[in-house]
Amino acid sequence: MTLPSTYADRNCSLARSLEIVGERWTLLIIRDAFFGVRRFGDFATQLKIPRAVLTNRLKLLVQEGVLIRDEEATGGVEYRLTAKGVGLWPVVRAFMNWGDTFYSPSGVKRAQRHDQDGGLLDREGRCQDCGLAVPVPEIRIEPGPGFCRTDSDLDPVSNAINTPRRLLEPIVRPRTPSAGEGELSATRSTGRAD
Amino acid sequence: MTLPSTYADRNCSLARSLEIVGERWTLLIIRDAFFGVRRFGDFATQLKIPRAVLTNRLKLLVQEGVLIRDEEATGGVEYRLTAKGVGLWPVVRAFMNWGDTFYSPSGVKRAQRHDQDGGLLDREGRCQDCGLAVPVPEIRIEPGPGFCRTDSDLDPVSNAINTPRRLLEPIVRPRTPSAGEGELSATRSTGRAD
DNA sequence: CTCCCCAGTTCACTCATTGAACTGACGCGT
DNA sequence: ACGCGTCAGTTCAATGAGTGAACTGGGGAG
Repeated sequence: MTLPSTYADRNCSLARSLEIVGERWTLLIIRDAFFGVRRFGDFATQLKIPRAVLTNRLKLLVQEGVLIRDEEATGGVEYRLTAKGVGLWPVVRAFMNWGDTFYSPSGVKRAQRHDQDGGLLDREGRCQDCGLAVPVPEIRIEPGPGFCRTDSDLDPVSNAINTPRRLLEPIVRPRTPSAGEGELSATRSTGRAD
Repeated sequence: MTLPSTYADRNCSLARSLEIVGERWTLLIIRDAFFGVRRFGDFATQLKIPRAVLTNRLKLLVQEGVLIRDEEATGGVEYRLTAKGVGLWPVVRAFMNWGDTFYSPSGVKRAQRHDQDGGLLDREGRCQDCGLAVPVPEIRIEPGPGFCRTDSDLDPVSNAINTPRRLLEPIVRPRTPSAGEGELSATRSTGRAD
């Protein structure tokens, strides 16, 4: 696909990984999925990514088992991270750590907490209160000291993902305000990370 | 540059990081740098990357302070990771872990050891013998159980980086066969990772 | 002077990305 | 039934980046 086939030897798992998630936009799509974005249109508007590209990326990610595509009873389509996709959290975290360290002098842009006890997570995702390696669905993410609040954010989707929330929890869309969206899959069997 | 400018909000360090190292080839260049590749021509032949692209990537990486470009006394040019570049090791490691987990059923393609005591490193880079978080220059990398030995490897550069070696140690090039390349910069003050 | 190595450039070709408009399925209110 | 809005996904012309091969130009060695 994007990989020039000879994307380095087969003997490098880095190269292999990049073949799947190394294309432009892909990791941002996955980040959004961690933040609870699930709908085609939400990915498109939040990332401002051309819909044709989004279609391609989602197709590849589904094909590789990073996402699953769910046609809901309501007719809606949802893309959700599989266990394999959740396994990418350390990658996302490592990128965030690096960016925070070298491009965010005023502190991390997003802080991570253990939802159960409110403890801050260290760079490796361990809760500084209870000492556990926190599984992804128990991670609560919230704006950190380096976050630049643009008073009225942009679209509702961006606003939603900038609100303190647990990872993987679907964003609440202003549409269908009080429907039965309450606790659908809740803590699904999204497997454990890492 | 490659980033469509509106590469998501400024409030995401993931997006910021991807602006620097998210382009095609870039992370492979950095991986090679960790493995001791330093010369323009070596990057080009090992990665089989068009030289024009390599020029662009190196230029950006130098500009961002991920690499430094050294004109040696001998007239040679060397690209080396800065501390900021070494800080990308957790990113590289996370990608390798993921690729090993999901695309290398027979085990990791490259094993990491603590050079001082030979202990294997866990996924977070901690030595299982001494328990320390091993700084990058002390990490020894070697073919693991998932490594596919293609008997006569390809170019000498690929052969070199598939040989057990410490990270950041410059590869020995068949050129100048028995020069004083032995223990040059050794454990440089390349800072500590993470 | 000549040959070779090496970093980097040039250039024509191809292919992916872009952005905007469009399609078609579905659900809802009247 | 009808029209309307939403949503997933497609189409398409224009742009831009990646590709590969050939070329430039400087330095060292014989």
